[in-house]
Amino acid sequence: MTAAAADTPARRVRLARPRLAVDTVLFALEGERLRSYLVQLKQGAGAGKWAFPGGLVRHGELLDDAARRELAAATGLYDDWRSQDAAGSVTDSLDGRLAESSFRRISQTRSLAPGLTSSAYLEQLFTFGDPSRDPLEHVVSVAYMALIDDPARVRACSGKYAAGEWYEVSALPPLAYDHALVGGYALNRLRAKLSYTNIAAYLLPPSFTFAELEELYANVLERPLDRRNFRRRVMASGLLRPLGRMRRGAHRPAALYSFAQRSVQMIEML
Amino acid sequence: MTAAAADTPARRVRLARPRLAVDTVLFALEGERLRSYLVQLKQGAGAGKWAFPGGLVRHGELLDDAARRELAAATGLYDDWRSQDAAGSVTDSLDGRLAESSFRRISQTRSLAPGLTSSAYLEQLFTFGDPSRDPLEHVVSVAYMALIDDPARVRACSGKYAAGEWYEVSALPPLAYDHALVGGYALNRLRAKLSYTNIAAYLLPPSFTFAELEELYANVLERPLDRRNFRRRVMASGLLRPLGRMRRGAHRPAALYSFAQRSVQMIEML
DNA sequence: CCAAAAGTGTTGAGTATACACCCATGA
DNA sequence: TCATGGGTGTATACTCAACACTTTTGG
Repeated sequence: MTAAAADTPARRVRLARPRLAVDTVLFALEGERLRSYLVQLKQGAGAGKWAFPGGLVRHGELLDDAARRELAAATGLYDDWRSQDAAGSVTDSLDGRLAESSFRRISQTRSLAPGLTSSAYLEQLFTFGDPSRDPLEHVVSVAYMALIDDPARVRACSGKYAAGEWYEVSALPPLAYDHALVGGYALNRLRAKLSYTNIAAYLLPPSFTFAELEELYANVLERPLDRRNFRRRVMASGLLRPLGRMRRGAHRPAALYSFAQRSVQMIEML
Repeated sequence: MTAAAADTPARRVRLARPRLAVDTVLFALEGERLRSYLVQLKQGAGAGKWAFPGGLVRHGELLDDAARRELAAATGLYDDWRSQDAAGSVTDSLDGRLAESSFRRISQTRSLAPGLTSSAYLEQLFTFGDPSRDPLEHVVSVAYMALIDDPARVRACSGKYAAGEWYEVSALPPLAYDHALVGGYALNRLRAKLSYTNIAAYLLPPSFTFAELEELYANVLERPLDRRNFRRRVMASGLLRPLGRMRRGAHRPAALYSFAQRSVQMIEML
Protein backbone atom coordinates (compact mmCIF):
# COMPACT_ATOMS: atom_id res chain seq x y z
CA MET A 1 0.00 0.00 0.00
CA THR A 2 3.01 2.32 0.15
CA ALA A 3 2.78 4.07 -3.17
CA ALA A 4 6.34 5.26 -3.50
CA ALA A 5 6.64 3.76 -6.98
CA ALA A 6 5.55 5.45 -10.20
CA ASP A 7 1.89 6.35 -9.96
CA THR A 8 0.67 5.08 -13.33
CA PRO A 9 -3.08 4.57 -13.80
CA ALA A 10 -2.58 0.85 -14.39
CA ARG A 11 -0.63 0.49 -11.18
CA ARG A 12 -3.20 2.45 -9.29
CA VAL A 13 -5.98 0.11 -10.43
CA ARG A 14 -3.91 -2.94 -9.66
CA LEU A 15 -3.06 -1.70 -6.19
CA ALA A 16 -6.50 -0.38 -5.46
CA ARG A 17 -8.42 -2.42 -2.96
CA PRO A 18 -12.04 -2.17 -1.95
CA ARG A 19 -12.62 0.03 1.05
CA LEU A 20 -14.32 -1.34 4.09
CA ALA A 21 -17.21 0.34 5.86
CA VAL A 22 -19.86 -0.48 8.42
CA ASP A 23 -23.50 0.59 8.27
CA THR A 24 -25.91 0.13 11.13
CA VAL A 25 -29.67 -0.15 11.06
CA LEU A 26 -30.77 1.19 14.41
CA PHE A 27 -34.24 0.24 15.59
CA ALA A 28 -36.35 1.59 18.42
CA LEU A 29 -39.99 1.69 19.36
CA GLU A 30 -41.86 4.94 19.45
CA GLY A 31 -45.33 4.44 20.75
CA GLU A 32 -45.13 0.76 19.89
CA ARG A 33 -44.34 1.60 16.28
CA LEU A 34 -41.03 0.32 15.00
CA ARG A 35 -38.77 3.02 13.68
CA SER A 36 -35.25 3.13 12.32
CA TYR A 37 -32.82 6.00 12.44
CA LEU A 38 -31.72 7.61 9.19
CA VAL A 39 -29.19 10.31 8.45
CA GLN A 40 -29.13 12.64 5.50
CA LEU A 41 -25.84 12.50 3.62
CA LYS A 42 -23.87 15.66 2.97
CA GLN A 43 -21.44 14.29 0.42
CA GLY A 44 -20.55 11.30 -1.66
CA ALA A 45 -22.59 9.50 -4.25
CA GLY A 46 -25.82 9.77 -2.31
CA ALA A 47 -25.56 13.38 -1.13
CA GLY A 48 -28.95 14.66 -0.06
CA LYS A 49 -30.37 11.19 0.23
CA TRP A 50 -31.07 9.32 3.44
CA ALA A 51 -29.04 6.38 4.65
CA PHE A 52 -28.28 4.30 7.68
CA PRO A 53 -25.37 5.77 9.65
CA GLY A 54 -21.99 4.29 8.84
CA GLY A 55 -18.47 4.96 7.72
CA LEU A 56 -15.07 3.53 7.00
CA VAL A 57 -13.42 1.04 9.31
CA ARG A 58 -10.13 2.24 10.74
CA HIS A 59 -6.91 0.34 10.75
CA GLY A 60 -6.67 -1.84 13.83
CA GLU A 61 -10.31 -1.38 14.75
CA LEU A 62 -12.80 -4.10 15.56
CA LEU A 63 -15.79 -4.15 13.24
CA ASP A 64 -18.16 -3.91 16.20
CA ASP A 65 -16.20 -0.93 17.48
CA ALA A 66 -16.39 0.76 14.11
CA ALA A 67 -20.13 0.28 14.10
CA ARG A 68 -20.39 1.75 17.61
CA ARG A 69 -18.11 4.64 16.74
CA GLU A 70 -20.12 5.58 13.68
CA LEU A 71 -23.34 5.13 15.56
CA ALA A 72 -22.01 7.40 18.29
CA ALA A 73 -21.07 10.04 15.73
CA ALA A 74 -24.56 9.98 14.30
CA THR A 75 -26.61 9.65 17.45
CA GLY A 76 -24.59 10.43 20.55
CA LEU A 77 -25.17 6.89 21.73
CA TYR A 78 -22.38 5.05 23.46
CA ASP A 79 -21.12 8.28 25.01
CA ASP A 80 -20.76 6.30 28.20
CA TRP A 81 -19.26 3.36 26.44
CA ARG A 82 -15.54 3.90 26.70
CA SER A 83 -15.68 5.17 30.23
CA GLN A 84 -17.90 2.60 31.90
CA ASP A 85 -18.39 -1.09 31.45
CA ALA A 86 -22.05 -0.48 31.11
CA ALA A 87 -22.54 -0.82 27.40
CA GLY A 88 -22.65 -4.46 26.53
CA SER A 89 -22.87 -5.56 22.98
CA VAL A 90 -22.63 -8.89 21.37
CA THR A 91 -21.97 -10.01 17.88
CA ASP A 92 -23.04 -13.55 17.97
CA SER A 93 -23.89 -16.32 15.67
CA LEU A 94 -27.37 -17.20 16.70
CA ASP A 95 -27.77 -18.36 13.21
CA GLY A 96 -30.44 -20.88 12.50
CA ARG A 97 -31.93 -22.31 15.59
CA LEU A 98 -29.35 -24.57 17.08
CA ALA A 99 -29.56 -24.01 20.78
CA GLU A 100 -26.58 -23.57 23.06
CA SER A 101 -24.08 -25.17 20.74
CA SER A 102 -24.25 -22.42 18.17
CA PHE A 103 -23.97 -19.65 20.68
CA ARG A 104 -20.73 -17.77 20.38
CA ARG A 105 -19.39 -14.38 21.19
CA ILE A 106 -16.89 -12.86 18.89
CA SER A 107 -14.65 -9.83 18.93
CA GLN A 108 -16.24 -8.67 22.05
CA THR A 109 -14.41 -5.82 23.68
CA ARG A 110 -15.96 -6.11 27.09
CA SER A 111 -17.86 -8.87 28.74
CA LEU A 112 -21.58 -8.44 28.67
CA ALA A 113 -22.88 -7.60 32.08
CA PRO A 114 -25.46 -10.26 32.86
CA GLY A 115 -27.81 -7.74 34.41
CA LEU A 116 -29.78 -4.95 32.89
CA THR A 117 -27.07 -2.35 32.52
CA SER A 118 -26.27 -2.96 28.90
CA SER A 119 -27.58 -0.16 26.80
CA ALA A 120 -27.78 -1.48 23.29
CA TYR A 121 -27.80 -4.61 21.24
CA LEU A 122 -25.53 -4.86 18.24
CA GLU A 123 -25.35 -7.71 15.80
CA GLN A 124 -23.61 -8.19 12.51
CA LEU A 125 -26.04 -8.92 9.68
CA PHE A 126 -24.40 -9.41 6.36
CA THR A 127 -21.64 -7.95 4.22
CA PHE A 128 -22.64 -6.19 1.04
CA GLY A 129 -19.89 -6.05 -1.51
CA ASP A 130 -21.36 -5.30 -4.89
CA PRO A 131 -18.88 -2.86 -6.48
CA SER A 132 -21.74 -0.91 -7.99
CA ARG A 133 -23.46 -0.24 -4.69
CA ASP A 134 -21.55 3.01 -4.51
CA PRO A 135 -21.10 4.39 -8.03
CA LEU A 136 -18.04 6.44 -7.04
CA GLU A 137 -15.84 3.83 -5.46
CA HIS A 138 -15.80 0.23 -4.40
CA VAL A 139 -16.90 0.20 -0.79
CA VAL A 140 -17.71 -3.07 0.91
CA SER A 141 -20.07 -2.61 3.79
CA VAL A 142 -20.52 -4.79 6.83
CA ALA A 143 -24.11 -4.21 7.87
CA TYR A 144 -25.19 -4.24 11.50
CA MET A 145 -28.47 -4.18 13.30
CA ALA A 146 -28.73 -2.29 16.58
CA LEU A 147 -31.57 -2.06 19.06
CA ILE A 148 -32.17 0.52 21.75
CA ASP A 149 -35.02 0.84 24.17
CA ASP A 150 -35.81 4.50 23.72
CA PRO A 151 -35.48 6.66 20.61
CA ALA A 152 -35.09 9.71 22.85
CA ARG A 153 -31.63 8.46 23.76
CA VAL A 154 -30.53 9.74 20.38
CA ARG A 155 -29.51 13.27 21.10
CA ALA A 156 -28.11 15.06 18.11
CA CYS A 157 -26.47 14.25 14.89
CA SER A 158 -22.93 15.43 14.46
CA GLY A 159 -21.83 17.76 11.68
CA LYS A 160 -21.04 14.75 9.58
CA TYR A 161 -24.65 14.56 8.43
CA ALA A 162 -27.14 17.14 7.26
CA ALA A 163 -29.87 15.69 9.46
CA GLY A 164 -30.92 12.67 11.45
CA GLU A 165 -34.43 11.41 11.96
CA TRP A 166 -36.51 8.43 13.06
CA TYR A 167 -38.67 6.95 10.32
CA GLU A 168 -41.29 4.29 10.55
CA VAL A 169 -39.90 1.19 8.95
CA SER A 170 -42.98 0.89 6.79
CA ALA A 171 -42.49 4.39 5.39
CA LEU A 172 -38.82 4.96 4.71
CA PRO A 173 -37.78 7.66 2.27
CA PRO A 174 -35.69 6.73 -0.79
CA LEU A 175 -32.36 5.50 0.48
CA ALA A 176 -28.81 5.96 -0.81
CA TYR A 177 -26.60 3.13 -2.05
CA ASP A 178 -28.11 -0.30 -1.51
CA HIS A 179 -29.54 0.68 1.84
CA ALA A 180 -33.05 -0.35 0.92
CA LEU A 181 -31.68 -3.86 0.68
CA VAL A 182 -29.80 -3.47 3.94
CA GLY A 183 -32.90 -2.25 5.71
CA GLY A 184 -34.97 -5.15 4.46
CA TYR A 185 -32.30 -7.49 5.62
CA ALA A 186 -32.27 -5.99 9.08
CA LEU A 187 -36.03 -6.11 9.40
CA ASN A 188 -36.12 -9.75 8.40
CA ARG A 189 -33.46 -10.58 10.92
CA LEU A 190 -35.26 -8.71 13.66
CA ARG A 191 -38.51 -10.48 12.90
CA ALA A 192 -36.87 -13.87 12.81
CA LYS A 193 -35.02 -13.34 16.05
CA LEU A 194 -38.03 -12.04 17.90
CA SER A 195 -39.61 -15.42 17.47
CA TYR A 196 -36.77 -17.51 18.82
CA THR A 197 -34.77 -15.25 21.12
CA ASN A 198 -35.45 -12.71 23.84
CA ILE A 199 -34.00 -9.71 22.00
CA ALA A 200 -37.27 -7.90 22.63
CA ALA A 201 -35.60 -7.07 25.94
CA TYR A 202 -33.46 -4.50 24.14
CA LEU A 203 -36.41 -2.74 22.53
CA LEU A 204 -38.42 -2.38 25.71
CA PRO A 205 -37.81 -0.19 28.74
CA PRO A 206 -36.65 -1.82 32.00
CA SER A 207 -40.24 -2.40 33.04
CA PHE A 208 -43.22 -2.89 30.80
CA THR A 209 -46.67 -4.34 30.79
CA PHE A 210 -47.71 -7.52 29.10
CA ALA A 211 -49.83 -5.57 26.67
CA GLU A 212 -46.77 -3.60 25.58
CA LEU A 213 -44.79 -6.75 24.93
CA GLU A 214 -47.63 -8.23 22.96
CA GLU A 215 -48.15 -5.08 20.98
CA LEU A 216 -44.47 -5.05 20.08
CA TYR A 217 -44.70 -8.54 18.66
CA ALA A 218 -47.92 -7.86 16.83
CA ASN A 219 -46.55 -4.66 15.30
CA VAL A 220 -43.16 -5.93 14.26
CA LEU A 221 -44.43 -9.23 12.95
CA GLU A 222 -47.43 -7.53 11.40
CA ARG A 223 -49.90 -10.14 12.47
CA PRO A 224 -52.42 -10.38 15.28
CA LEU A 225 -51.59 -12.57 18.25
CA ASP A 226 -53.94 -14.40 20.55
CA ARG A 227 -53.53 -12.71 23.89
CA ARG A 228 -54.05 -15.79 26.02
CA ASN A 229 -51.86 -18.10 24.01
CA PHE A 230 -49.10 -15.52 23.80
CA ARG A 231 -49.16 -14.89 27.52
CA ARG A 232 -49.09 -18.57 28.33
CA ARG A 233 -46.10 -19.24 26.12
CA VAL A 234 -44.06 -16.29 27.27
CA MET A 235 -44.83 -17.11 30.89
CA ALA A 236 -43.83 -20.72 30.38
CA SER A 237 -40.46 -19.59 29.01
CA GLY A 238 -39.60 -18.17 32.41
CA LEU A 239 -37.86 -15.18 30.86
CA LEU A 240 -40.14 -12.61 32.39
CA ARG A 241 -39.97 -11.56 35.98
CA PRO A 242 -43.07 -10.00 37.52
CA LEU A 243 -42.02 -6.88 39.37
CA GLY A 244 -44.98 -6.84 41.73
CA ARG A 245 -45.58 -3.22 40.82
CA MET A 246 -48.49 -1.94 38.78
CA ARG A 247 -48.77 0.68 36.13
CA ARG A 248 -51.72 2.90 36.85
CA GLY A 249 -53.44 4.65 34.00
CA ALA A 250 -56.82 5.56 32.76
CA HIS A 251 -58.21 2.10 33.40
CA ARG A 252 -57.48 -1.13 35.16
CA PRO A 253 -53.84 -1.18 36.36
CA ALA A 254 -51.46 -3.52 34.54
CA ALA A 255 -48.78 -5.63 36.17
CA LEU A 256 -45.22 -4.61 35.33
CA TYR A 257 -42.59 -7.07 34.19
CA SER A 258 -38.95 -7.08 33.28
CA PHE A 259 -36.80 -9.61 31.48
CA ALA A 260 -35.02 -11.78 34.01
CA GLN A 261 -32.01 -12.08 31.69
CA ARG A 262 -31.01 -9.54 29.17
CA SER A 263 -28.28 -11.66 27.66
CA VAL A 264 -29.53 -13.24 24.48
CA GLN A 265 -31.22 -16.57 24.97
CA MET A 266 -32.44 -19.03 22.39
CA ILE A 267 -36.08 -19.62 23.27
CA GLU A 268 -39.26 -20.24 21.35
CA MET A 269 -41.04 -16.98 21.91
CA LEU A 270 -43.89 -17.75 19.55
CA MET B 1 -5.60 6.84 -1.48
CA THR B 2 -3.14 8.51 -3.85
CA ALA B 3 -0.07 8.81 -1.65
CA ALA B 4 1.79 11.51 -3.46
CA ALA B 5 2.24 13.46 -0.22
CA ALA B 6 5.08 13.01 2.24
CA ASP B 7 5.23 9.42 3.44
CA THR B 8 5.60 9.96 7.16
CA PRO B 9 4.89 7.02 9.47
CA ALA B 10 2.02 8.89 11.09
CA ARG B 11 0.46 9.56 7.73
CA ARG B 12 0.91 5.97 6.71
CA VAL B 13 -0.93 4.73 9.76
CA ARG B 14 -3.68 7.25 9.26
CA LEU B 15 -4.13 6.31 5.65
CA ALA B 16 -3.83 2.59 6.23
CA ARG B 17 -7.07 0.72 5.90
CA PRO B 18 -7.89 -2.85 6.73
CA ARG B 19 -7.53 -5.22 3.83
CA LEU B 20 -10.43 -7.30 2.72
CA ALA B 21 -10.27 -11.02 2.10
CA VAL B 22 -12.59 -13.96 1.62
CA ASP B 23 -12.16 -17.42 3.11
CA THR B 24 -14.29 -20.38 2.17
CA VAL B 25 -15.07 -23.48 4.14
CA LEU B 26 -15.68 -26.14 1.53
CA PHE B 27 -17.59 -29.24 2.62
CA ALA B 28 -18.11 -32.55 0.89
CA LEU B 29 -19.04 -36.08 1.87
CA GLU B 30 -16.55 -38.87 1.54
CA GLY B 31 -18.14 -42.19 2.37
CA GLU B 32 -20.88 -40.37 4.28
CA ARG B 33 -18.27 -38.66 6.45
CA LEU B 34 -18.27 -34.89 6.34
CA ARG B 35 -14.94 -33.42 5.33
CA SER B 36 -13.67 -29.93 4.66
CA TYR B 37 -10.88 -28.90 2.36
CA LEU B 38 -7.77 -27.33 3.84
CA VAL B 39 -4.70 -25.83 2.24
CA GLN B 40 -1.26 -25.50 3.73
CA LEU B 41 0.01 -21.95 3.69
CA LYS B 42 3.34 -21.12 2.10
CA GLN B 43 3.76 -17.62 3.45
CA GLY B 44 2.31 -15.03 5.75
CA ALA B 45 1.70 -15.23 9.46
CA GLY B 46 0.51 -18.81 9.36
CA ALA B 47 3.12 -20.30 7.00
CA GLY B 48 3.19 -24.06 7.32
CA LYS B 49 -0.17 -24.17 9.04
CA TRP B 50 -3.42 -25.28 7.48
CA ALA B 51 -6.24 -22.94 6.61
CA PHE B 52 -9.38 -22.64 4.56
CA PRO B 53 -8.63 -21.35 1.07
CA GLY B 54 -9.02 -17.63 0.59
CA GLY B 55 -7.37 -14.42 -0.47
CA LEU B 56 -7.75 -10.72 -1.00
CA VAL B 57 -10.76 -9.25 -2.74
CA ARG B 58 -9.90 -7.36 -5.89
CA HIS B 59 -11.07 -3.90 -6.76
CA GLY B 60 -14.40 -4.04 -8.56
CA GLU B 61 -14.97 -7.68 -7.72
CA LEU B 62 -18.11 -9.17 -6.17
CA LEU B 63 -17.48 -10.89 -2.86
CA ASP B 64 -19.05 -14.10 -4.17
CA ASP B 65 -16.80 -13.92 -7.20
CA ALA B 66 -13.75 -13.45 -5.03
CA ALA B 67 -14.73 -16.52 -3.04
CA ARG B 68 -15.17 -18.51 -6.24
CA ARG B 69 -11.91 -17.27 -7.70
CA GLU B 70 -9.94 -18.22 -4.62
CA LEU B 71 -11.72 -21.53 -4.41
CA ALA B 72 -10.87 -22.17 -8.04
CA ALA B 73 -7.23 -21.36 -7.39
CA ALA B 74 -7.10 -23.83 -4.55
CA THR B 75 -9.22 -26.63 -5.96
CA GLY B 76 -9.72 -26.29 -9.69
CA LEU B 77 -13.45 -25.99 -9.05
CA TYR B 78 -15.45 -23.54 -11.15
CA ASP B 79 -13.22 -24.16 -14.15
CA ASP B 80 -16.42 -24.30 -16.14
CA TRP B 81 -17.89 -21.34 -14.41
CA ARG B 82 -16.95 -18.40 -16.58
CA SER B 83 -17.61 -20.23 -19.80
CA GLN B 84 -20.95 -21.84 -19.13
CA ASP B 85 -24.01 -20.83 -17.22
CA ALA B 86 -23.88 -24.10 -15.42
CA ALA B 87 -22.46 -23.11 -12.09
CA GLY B 88 -25.21 -21.60 -10.06
CA SER B 89 -24.49 -20.12 -6.71
CA VAL B 90 -26.53 -18.13 -4.36
CA THR B 91 -25.66 -15.89 -1.51
CA ASP B 92 -28.90 -15.55 0.24
CA SER B 93 -30.29 -14.51 3.52
CA LEU B 94 -32.12 -17.55 4.68
CA ASP B 95 -31.51 -16.23 8.09
CA GLY B 96 -33.79 -17.34 10.83
CA ARG B 97 -36.71 -19.24 9.56
CA LEU B 98 -38.99 -16.75 7.92
CA ALA B 99 -40.26 -18.39 4.82
CA GLU B 100 -40.48 -16.73 1.42
CA SER B 101 -40.35 -13.20 2.71
CA SER B 102 -36.78 -13.45 3.88
CA PHE B 103 -35.55 -15.07 0.73
CA ARG B 104 -33.27 -12.84 -1.24
CA ARG B 105 -30.53 -13.19 -3.74
CA ILE B 106 -27.73 -10.76 -3.60
CA SER B 107 -24.81 -9.93 -5.82
CA GLN B 108 -25.60 -12.84 -7.97
CA THR B 109 -23.69 -12.88 -11.20
CA ARG B 110 -25.83 -15.38 -13.01
CA SER B 111 -29.32 -16.60 -12.43
CA LEU B 112 -29.49 -19.96 -10.76
CA ALA B 113 -30.59 -22.60 -13.19
CA PRO B 114 -33.64 -24.17 -11.61
CA GLY B 115 -32.56 -27.64 -12.61
CA LEU B 116 -29.74 -29.79 -11.44
CA THR B 117 -26.93 -28.27 -13.43
CA SER B 118 -25.57 -26.07 -10.70
CA SER B 119 -22.35 -27.43 -9.40
CA ALA B 120 -21.81 -25.84 -6.04
CA TYR B 121 -23.52 -24.03 -3.27
CA LEU B 122 -21.97 -20.86 -1.90
CA GLU B 123 -23.23 -18.82 1.00
CA GLN B 124 -21.81 -15.97 2.95
CA LEU B 125 -21.44 -16.77 6.64
CA PHE B 126 -20.02 -13.96 8.67
CA THR B 127 -17.31 -11.33 8.53
CA PHE B 128 -14.40 -11.66 10.92
CA GLY B 129 -12.64 -8.41 11.58
CA ASP B 130 -10.57 -8.72 14.71
CA PRO B 131 -7.33 -6.85 13.91
CA SER B 132 -5.36 -9.49 15.79
CA ARG B 133 -6.62 -12.40 13.74
CA ASP B 134 -3.62 -11.96 11.49
CA PRO B 135 -0.66 -10.76 13.57
CA LEU B 136 1.09 -9.21 10.59
CA GLU B 137 -1.60 -6.97 9.19
CA HIS B 138 -5.21 -6.04 9.64
CA VAL B 139 -7.15 -8.30 7.29
CA VAL B 140 -10.90 -8.45 7.52
CA SER B 141 -12.24 -11.71 6.19
CA VAL B 142 -15.66 -12.44 4.77
CA ALA B 143 -16.20 -16.11 5.47
CA TYR B 144 -18.14 -18.34 3.10
CA MET B 145 -19.44 -21.84 3.22
CA ALA B 146 -19.43 -23.94 0.05
CA LEU B 147 -20.86 -27.36 -0.63
CA ILE B 148 -20.01 -29.80 -3.42
CA ASP B 149 -21.33 -33.25 -4.07
CA ASP B 150 -18.06 -35.05 -4.64
CA PRO B 151 -14.64 -34.40 -3.12
CA ALA B 152 -13.02 -35.95 -6.18
CA ARG B 153 -14.03 -32.84 -8.13
CA VAL B 154 -11.14 -31.11 -6.42
CA ARG B 155 -8.28 -31.73 -8.77
CA ALA B 156 -5.09 -30.08 -7.68
CA CYS B 157 -3.99 -27.18 -5.63
CA SER B 158 -2.26 -24.38 -7.44
CA GLY B 159 1.26 -23.27 -6.61
CA LYS B 160 -0.20 -20.77 -4.22
CA TYR B 161 -0.34 -23.39 -1.49
CA ALA B 162 2.08 -26.04 -0.28
CA ALA B 163 -0.63 -28.68 -0.17
CA GLY B 164 -4.36 -29.25 -0.18
CA GLU B 165 -6.23 -32.03 1.56
CA TRP B 166 -9.63 -33.15 2.78
CA TYR B 167 -9.93 -33.49 6.55
CA GLU B 168 -12.72 -34.91 8.59
CA VAL B 169 -14.42 -32.03 10.31
CA SER B 170 -14.10 -33.78 13.64
CA ALA B 171 -10.33 -34.08 13.26
CA LEU B 172 -8.97 -30.87 11.81
CA PRO B 173 -5.29 -30.03 12.27
CA PRO B 174 -4.32 -26.79 14.04
CA LEU B 175 -5.49 -23.95 11.85
CA ALA B 176 -3.94 -20.59 10.99
CA TYR B 177 -5.45 -17.24 11.94
CA ASP B 178 -8.91 -17.54 13.47
CA HIS B 179 -9.89 -20.32 11.14
CA ALA B 180 -10.86 -22.68 13.94
CA LEU B 181 -13.56 -20.16 14.74
CA VAL B 182 -14.52 -19.85 11.08
CA GLY B 183 -14.78 -23.61 10.74
CA GLY B 184 -16.98 -23.92 13.77
CA TYR B 185 -19.17 -21.20 12.40
CA ALA B 186 -19.54 -22.96 9.08
CA LEU B 187 -20.36 -26.27 10.70
CA ASN B 188 -23.03 -24.70 12.85
CA ARG B 189 -24.57 -23.03 9.84
CA LEU B 190 -24.54 -26.24 7.86
CA ARG B 191 -26.20 -28.13 10.68
CA ALA B 192 -28.83 -25.49 11.17
CA LYS B 193 -29.66 -25.27 7.50
CA LEU B 194 -29.87 -28.99 7.03
CA SER B 195 -32.82 -29.00 9.36
CA TYR B 196 -34.86 -26.32 7.64
CA THR B 197 -33.72 -26.25 4.01
CA ASN B 198 -32.93 -28.72 1.28
CA ILE B 199 -29.23 -27.87 0.96
CA ALA B 200 -28.46 -31.54 1.40
CA ALA B 201 -29.09 -31.62 -2.34
CA TYR B 202 -25.68 -30.01 -2.87
CA LEU B 203 -23.84 -32.59 -0.78
CA LEU B 204 -25.36 -35.60 -2.47
CA PRO B 205 -24.84 -37.01 -5.97
CA PRO B 206 -27.65 -36.65 -8.54
CA SER B 207 -29.19 -39.90 -7.39
CA PHE B 208 -28.99 -41.45 -3.97
CA THR B 209 -30.79 -43.89 -1.74
CA PHE B 210 -32.87 -43.02 1.23
CA ALA B 211 -30.36 -44.64 3.51
CA GLU B 212 -27.64 -42.33 2.17
CA LEU B 213 -29.74 -39.27 2.84
CA GLU B 214 -30.51 -40.44 6.32
CA GLU B 215 -26.90 -41.29 7.02
CA LEU B 216 -25.86 -37.81 5.90
CA TYR B 217 -28.22 -36.26 8.42
CA ALA B 218 -27.23 -38.59 11.20
CA ASN B 219 -23.53 -37.99 10.59
CA VAL B 220 -23.60 -34.25 10.22
CA LEU B 221 -26.02 -33.69 13.07
CA GLU B 222 -24.24 -36.31 15.17
CA ARG B 223 -27.38 -37.89 16.46
CA PRO B 224 -29.34 -40.97 15.53
CA LEU B 225 -32.54 -40.56 13.54
CA ASP B 226 -35.59 -42.75 13.50
CA ARG B 227 -35.74 -44.23 10.06
CA ARG B 228 -39.51 -44.32 9.77
CA ASN B 229 -40.13 -40.85 11.13
CA PHE B 230 -37.39 -39.36 8.97
CA ARG B 231 -38.69 -41.02 5.86
CA ARG B 232 -42.24 -39.91 6.51
CA ARG B 233 -41.25 -36.30 7.02
CA VAL B 234 -38.98 -36.06 4.03
CA MET B 235 -41.56 -37.75 1.83
CA ALA B 236 -44.26 -35.41 3.05
CA SER B 237 -42.11 -32.42 2.08
CA GLY B 238 -42.41 -33.44 -1.56
CA LEU B 239 -38.80 -32.45 -2.24
CA LEU B 240 -37.67 -35.91 -3.26
CA ARG B 241 -38.47 -37.47 -6.59
CA PRO B 242 -38.34 -41.25 -6.86
CA LEU B 243 -36.37 -42.14 -9.95
CA GLY B 244 -37.94 -45.57 -10.39
CA ARG B 245 -34.49 -47.08 -10.65
CA MET B 246 -32.84 -49.27 -8.07
CA ARG B 247 -29.36 -49.51 -6.72
CA ARG B 248 -28.29 -53.11 -6.57
CA GLY B 249 -25.70 -54.19 -4.06
CA ALA B 250 -24.90 -56.98 -1.71
CA HIS B 251 -28.39 -57.11 -0.31
CA ARG B 252 -31.89 -55.94 -0.97
CA PRO B 253 -31.92 -53.29 -3.70
CA ALA B 254 -32.69 -49.70 -2.66
CA ALA B 255 -34.83 -47.23 -4.54
CA LEU B 256 -32.99 -44.25 -5.97
CA TYR B 257 -34.14 -40.67 -5.49
CA SER B 258 -33.14 -37.21 -6.53
CA PHE B 259 -34.12 -33.80 -5.27
CA ALA B 260 -36.93 -32.41 -7.36
CA GLN B 261 -35.64 -28.86 -6.88
CA ARG B 262 -32.07 -27.98 -6.26
CA SER B 263 -32.75 -24.33 -5.64
CA VAL B 264 -32.78 -23.67 -1.95
CA GLN B 265 -36.15 -24.13 -0.31
CA MET B 266 -37.20 -23.36 3.22
CA ILE B 267 -38.68 -26.58 4.50
CA GLU B 268 -38.79 -28.41 7.79
CA MET B 269 -36.50 -31.29 7.05
CA LEU B 270 -36.43 -32.59 10.59
C1' DC C 1 -31.07 -70.73 4.37
C1' DC C 2 -28.70 -67.15 6.39
C1' DA C 3 -26.95 -62.47 6.85
C1' DA C 4 -27.71 -57.85 5.90
C1' DA C 5 -29.88 -53.90 4.59
C1' DA C 6 -34.61 -51.99 2.84
C1' DG C 7 -39.00 -50.96 3.74
C1' DT C 8 -43.40 -50.22 6.32
C1' DG C 9 -47.98 -48.25 10.66
C1' DT C 10 -49.82 -47.41 14.91
C1' DT C 11 -50.38 -45.44 19.30
C1' DG C 12 -49.87 -42.17 23.01
C1' DA C 13 -48.25 -37.81 24.73
C1' DG C 14 -47.68 -33.35 24.29
C1' DT C 15 -48.28 -29.09 21.98
C1' DA C 16 -50.68 -25.54 19.34
C1' DT C 17 -54.88 -23.29 18.33
C1' DA C 18 -59.36 -21.44 18.62
C1' DC C 19 -62.41 -19.19 21.37
C1' DA C 20 -65.48 -15.44 25.23
C1' DC C 21 -66.26 -13.67 29.48
C1' DC C 22 -65.34 -11.25 33.96
C1' DC C 23 -62.43 -7.71 36.41
C1' DA C 24 -60.54 -3.38 38.03
C1' DT C 25 -60.11 1.21 37.52
C1' DG C 26 -60.75 6.39 36.28
C1' DA C 27 -63.69 9.51 34.61
C1' DT D 1 -72.32 3.50 35.87
C1' DC D 2 -69.92 3.17 31.96
C1' DA D 3 -66.09 2.85 28.93
C1' DT D 4 -61.71 0.89 28.50
C1' DG D 5 -58.20 -2.04 28.61
C1' DG D 6 -56.40 -6.12 31.85
C1' DG D 7 -56.61 -10.65 32.90
C1' DT D 8 -58.02 -15.67 32.76
C1' DG D 9 -59.36 -21.58 31.16
C1' DT D 10 -60.86 -25.29 28.27
C1' DA D 11 -61.77 -28.41 24.46
C1' DT D 12 -60.02 -30.04 20.14
C1' DA D 13 -56.93 -30.91 16.36
C1' DC D 14 -52.65 -31.76 15.24
C1' DT D 15 -47.90 -32.91 15.46
C1' DC D 16 -44.05 -35.49 17.17
C1' DA D 17 -41.73 -39.38 19.14
C1' DA D 18 -41.38 -44.01 20.34
C1' DC D 19 -41.47 -48.45 18.86
C1' DA D 20 -40.49 -53.97 15.81
C1' DC D 21 -41.34 -56.82 12.32
C1' DT D 22 -41.46 -58.32 7.34
C1' DT D 23 -39.26 -58.19 2.73
C1' DT D 24 -35.78 -58.73 -0.62
C1' DT D 25 -31.64 -59.87 -2.25
C1' DG D 26 -26.66 -62.02 -2.66
C1' DG D 27 -23.74 -65.24 -1.08
